[in-house]
Amino acid sequence: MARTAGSTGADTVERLREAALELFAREGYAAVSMRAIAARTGVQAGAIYNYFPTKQDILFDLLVGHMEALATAWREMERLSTAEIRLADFVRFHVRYHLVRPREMFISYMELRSLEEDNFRRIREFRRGYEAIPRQMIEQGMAKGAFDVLDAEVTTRAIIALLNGLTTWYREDGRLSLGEIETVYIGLVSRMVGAREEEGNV
Amino acid sequence: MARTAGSTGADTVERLREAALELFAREGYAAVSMRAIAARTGVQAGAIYNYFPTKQDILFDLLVGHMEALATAWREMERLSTAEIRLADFVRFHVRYHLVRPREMFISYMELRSLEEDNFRRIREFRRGYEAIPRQMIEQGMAKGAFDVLDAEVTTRAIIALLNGLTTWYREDGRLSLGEIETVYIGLVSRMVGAREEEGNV
DNA sequence: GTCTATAGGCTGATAGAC
DNA sequence: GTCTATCAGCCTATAGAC
Repeated sequence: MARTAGSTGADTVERLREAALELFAREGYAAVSMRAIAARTGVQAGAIYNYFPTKQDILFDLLVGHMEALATAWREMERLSTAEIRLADFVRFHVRYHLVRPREMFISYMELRSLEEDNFRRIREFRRGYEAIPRQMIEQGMAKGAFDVLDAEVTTRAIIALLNGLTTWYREDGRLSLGEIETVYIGLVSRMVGAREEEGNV
Repeated sequence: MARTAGSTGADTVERLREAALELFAREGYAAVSMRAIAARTGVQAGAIYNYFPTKQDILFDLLVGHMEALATAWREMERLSTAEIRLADFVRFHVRYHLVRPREMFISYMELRSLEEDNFRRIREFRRGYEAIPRQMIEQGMAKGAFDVLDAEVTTRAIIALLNGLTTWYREDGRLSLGEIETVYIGLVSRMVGAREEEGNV
């Protein structure tokens, strides 16, 4: 389903994805018409249907693509890492990965409700898998006595909300660099989990 | 503009607000039709225009109403308080106020982009005023040496994101009571600002 | 104040020429 | 693979009867 490219105009599908991503992020899925996506791509509306059977499939394709790329990047990070991977590494990874993909980040938590039931369930499973990473880190840190947390579930959700909140205010030309934002966020998360030594143990 | 009720069927406008609030929160503004709002209210679509000149005005009315009620509730809290009001009080107020109004909370941060420019600016001003409350508390806490914060702006935004994230997971029939969630959140925020004494100084 | 009816326009999706 | 043309339906908003 979707991702079935044509033969000669093979980059049209990529330009359609880019146009849809931009418009969905800016206007919201329901407010964007197939004609608008086509116009931004430089084709007629009918041409879209060579690549995507429905408008819903475009959204689903974008969200699946984002979640798969995110999971792949995390596994690659794990593979390349020599030391043990800690919560601070997850925070750094998450911030770094999403700050250069603000539109993907935005639609993948704003447009979940625009998904039809089956599609929604599949994306939700992806998300659960990803969010299990910090959750397990927190639970293991608690078990080891390295973290001091009042409620693991709420703390995990609070951290995820804090990280995702980046989308609502981050601007590329803002006061702080990506690295500075990472540092502040790692410090905040470190405190939230009550890490025994503020920098070293997270 | 809006809020101009009729004469005899005076509660129709309130039922329209309730229907629109429910539908906007569940489906998103752009995905909801005037017919759907009317059907949920038990009137015909044309009848809506006795109360709201456009669909946009319904959304704006809901958002203004929410922000005004929020500001009033905060002032009332200040008025009734005998001791000095601290950051913990803000967190408790915010959580308590919003957890019983999840739909208002949800649309007032999800549907900002559905507002036309002038309306958007007015709501944004409301929000800025409200978010200035924790921001000033943090800055004053830093100045007094009661808080230890790496970056006041980012920390403020992170706290607001964390608080607003409640909408995405809170369920009335969840594991934790409202009071327990308040306690966990106050503890988290307390740690984020590096309060000198974990409970006492926030 | 609410109804029915409708104007005028946009929607997602399809058919068939090239 | 893209186009033009079009279907059938839904949209916001308005007009006029009651």
